Amino acid sequence: MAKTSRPAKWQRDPEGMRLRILAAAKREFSDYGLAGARVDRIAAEAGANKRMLYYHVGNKEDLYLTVLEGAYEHIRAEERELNLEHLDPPEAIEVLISFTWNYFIRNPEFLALLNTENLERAAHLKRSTKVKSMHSPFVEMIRTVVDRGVARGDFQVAMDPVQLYISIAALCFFYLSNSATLSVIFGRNLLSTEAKDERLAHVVGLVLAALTGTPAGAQSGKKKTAKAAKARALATTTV
Amino acid sequence: MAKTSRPAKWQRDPEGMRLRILAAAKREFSDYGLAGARVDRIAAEAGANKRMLYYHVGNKEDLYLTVLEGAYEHIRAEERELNLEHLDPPEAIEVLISFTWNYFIRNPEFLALLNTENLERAAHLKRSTKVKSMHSPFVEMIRTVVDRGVARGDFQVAMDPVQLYISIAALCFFYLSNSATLSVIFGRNLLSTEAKDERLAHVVGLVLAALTGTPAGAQSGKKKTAKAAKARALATTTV
DNA sequence: CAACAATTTAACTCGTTGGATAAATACTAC
DNA sequence: GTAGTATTTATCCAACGAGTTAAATTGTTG
Repeated sequence: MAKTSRPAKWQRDPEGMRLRILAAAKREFSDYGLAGARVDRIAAEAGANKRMLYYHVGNKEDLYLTVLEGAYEHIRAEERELNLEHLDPPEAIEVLISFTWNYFIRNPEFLALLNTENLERAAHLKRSTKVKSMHSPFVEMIRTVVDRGVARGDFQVAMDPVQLYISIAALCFFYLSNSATLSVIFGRNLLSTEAKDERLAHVVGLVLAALTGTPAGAQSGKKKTAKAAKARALATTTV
Repeated sequence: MAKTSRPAKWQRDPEGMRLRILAAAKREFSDYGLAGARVDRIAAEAGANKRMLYYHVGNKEDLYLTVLEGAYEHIRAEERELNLEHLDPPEAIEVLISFTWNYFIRNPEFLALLNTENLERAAHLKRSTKVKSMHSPFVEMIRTVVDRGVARGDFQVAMDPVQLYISIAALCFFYLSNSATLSVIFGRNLLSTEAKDERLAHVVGLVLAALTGTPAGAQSGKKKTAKAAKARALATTTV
């Protein structure tokens, strides 16, 4: 992508090739899992000879770990750009939820990769020095937001930031990651625009209710804040 | 298991064989996913000749679907035994959450199977007439519990039962299903007894807070109800 | 342009894997 | 017992799939 605009006389493009391979691998691994992924298919989709995978990245497992690390890097980078500090605590939580929700919608491969890695009992992640040093900045960010909310009287309880983070991720992740089976079970399309909007509103209501003590749904009528609207717009335009 | 006590002269045991095959297949599919599962390994672990799989169940996909259907049947059967109607609404919700949580802990293969089937975009589930007719009794149960809670003044809002059901499942499922990667990311063991207890308390607090308008955590100090204690006991003894 | 290094291709290896064939064995009914 | 059926075993195989070998091509450097 980046190097496509090089002088035409270049017949070779190592970096571009590598990127194409990784992009194809990401699709393949998220579509079929680690065991189901086919090296030949990755090569074909990258428009590369199979030997190139081994030359530029390594074997199948190296390929997989590189993709996984890239996926974590990507979400962490976006997380870092969220500045929740200067927002009202309830608004910060709403922005955080909207971001998480929309990130998962924009990056469905991320969900699949995480599931695959958990099937592997995080064996590869454990070996990755790169990922282990990438602590989520969210936890400390959330802690300060919660503390500030409690100090200001917005929130009634100083919820454990890790639990809160996991809960927010859970409420978004599970719905999207399991939408296929859930849609069959409930006999309705959970991925329609209306269903997704409804879900986001539900999640925001649920979490804010627990924090503020205001019953869930009381927030849903409130008009959208500027920040939340921005996050929503980002989500739809970037797809 | 059931037929082991047959007369020793029996050299054959079709039903027992079939059950052993399905049990082995369940382990295999939940450990390795559909693509990663090995038919030979299933046969070996079932103590069966490979040909028996095809004779008694069918090919790999048939095997997988049968296991998946069995898993759904199993949870639905346990769900049906929960009678939440005669409990106080808040207590009913707590029992429901405890059951869900403990079921997932007792049946980790179920989580893996669901993830695998979602990677497959529910392709097999869609073709299963059996599963599609097995609606979770929870949705209607939750609806009546919520309505009763609202009528009695326990709950502040009439939350959509499907959203509530998905949220409860999500808060339990995600934590357990992704505990491997989350443990690496957060650098702590999320499956220790203390961590699990803490998580369950958090989930109960979160959901009840949203329903009642009482801030999360207010319930956590309350002594355990008899029903909830029973559900908890069931969970630990059955493991 | 010659020597050298980086990159890419084609063809091949070889263990694995889902599934099939056919024969043997165990049980049932008569 | 014997004929017939259900269950089980032993063996095979063609396709596949990850990874390798070796040669070719393209670029760089002096």
